[in-house]
Amino acid sequence: MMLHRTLDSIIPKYRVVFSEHNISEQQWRILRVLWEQNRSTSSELAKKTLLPAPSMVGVIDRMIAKGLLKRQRDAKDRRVVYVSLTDQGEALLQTLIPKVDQIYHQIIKSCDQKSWSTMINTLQTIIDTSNKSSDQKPTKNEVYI
Amino acid sequence: MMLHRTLDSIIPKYRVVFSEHNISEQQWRILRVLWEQNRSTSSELAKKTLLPAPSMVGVIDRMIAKGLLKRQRDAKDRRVVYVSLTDQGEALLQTLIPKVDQIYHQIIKSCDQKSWSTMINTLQTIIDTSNKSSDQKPTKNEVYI
DNA sequence: AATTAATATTTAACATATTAACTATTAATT
DNA sequence: AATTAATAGTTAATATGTTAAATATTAATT
Repeated sequence: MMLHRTLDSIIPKYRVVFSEHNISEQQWRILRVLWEQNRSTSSELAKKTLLPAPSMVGVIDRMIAKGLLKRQRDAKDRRVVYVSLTDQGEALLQTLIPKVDQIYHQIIKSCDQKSWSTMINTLQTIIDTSNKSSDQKPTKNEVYI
Repeated sequence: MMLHRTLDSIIPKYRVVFSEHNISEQQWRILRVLWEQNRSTSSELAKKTLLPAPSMVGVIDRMIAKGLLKRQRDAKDRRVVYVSLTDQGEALLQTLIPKVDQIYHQIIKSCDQKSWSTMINTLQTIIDTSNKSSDQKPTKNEVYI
């Protein structure tokens, strides 16, 4: 519950920025992944953003409708659909990055460095332990808000 | 994102227990609050569970339909509606408490005590700092999963 | 007393989460 | 080659989240 409470206290900070640009937290996470790799697939985005694959469909649909993303089916393996940024999506991303970064640093500086890194390590320990004990969980990758 | 990842790794453990008894995480949080105070109002439950008040309506509706809760309008202030456990809800709660407790202790013991308490303190610092800087946030109370 | 403001809850509209099932395509088996 | 299994993506049904607005009731003002 502490984790929920912490998210509950910091997410609104981000949401202010997002809502100024009419996107959701989920949409931001997709932009964030596409910042680092130019294109991705639906299932990979689901893993890296921690969002469920079925939700991915609608979220991407709405981002395409807004002109932020585009879909392209792979020529070789016709099951695969690539998702990538449009110019407009790229522009929005570049606008958002410094604002999001600023909030992140604002949060970091409220704690001392040693406590912060201890917290990160402990969280990682919990993640590793949990994902080890119950095998059915896919190893989902890291992405920051 | 670390917070999301941590929740993503531990919540499934709880969800297994909840789904065995056909309730959701949200429904558990309401049971948990009513363990300690016998009755509550919709808005108080929203605060203590960190769930949005509009969601409360549907969640409570479904729990009433399952016979876990009951609603009673206050005689003096007819705007207020009290929510409390039925006998069946009380029985379910008592069944769940030890199981949930066990998962909690299982997580705790994966970390050493000092790291754990540092983490809790750091999270609390972030919460306090965030809620101080932006005044429009209601002070939501604590409840564990 | 009538009007306005505040409070507690609910409704509405849309976005997302959860779980299961389905389609299309490709890989593996027999 | 035909069948089966696996993979990628999507659809469907229901539950919940988010935001704004509506309703009912009570408190405060004029």
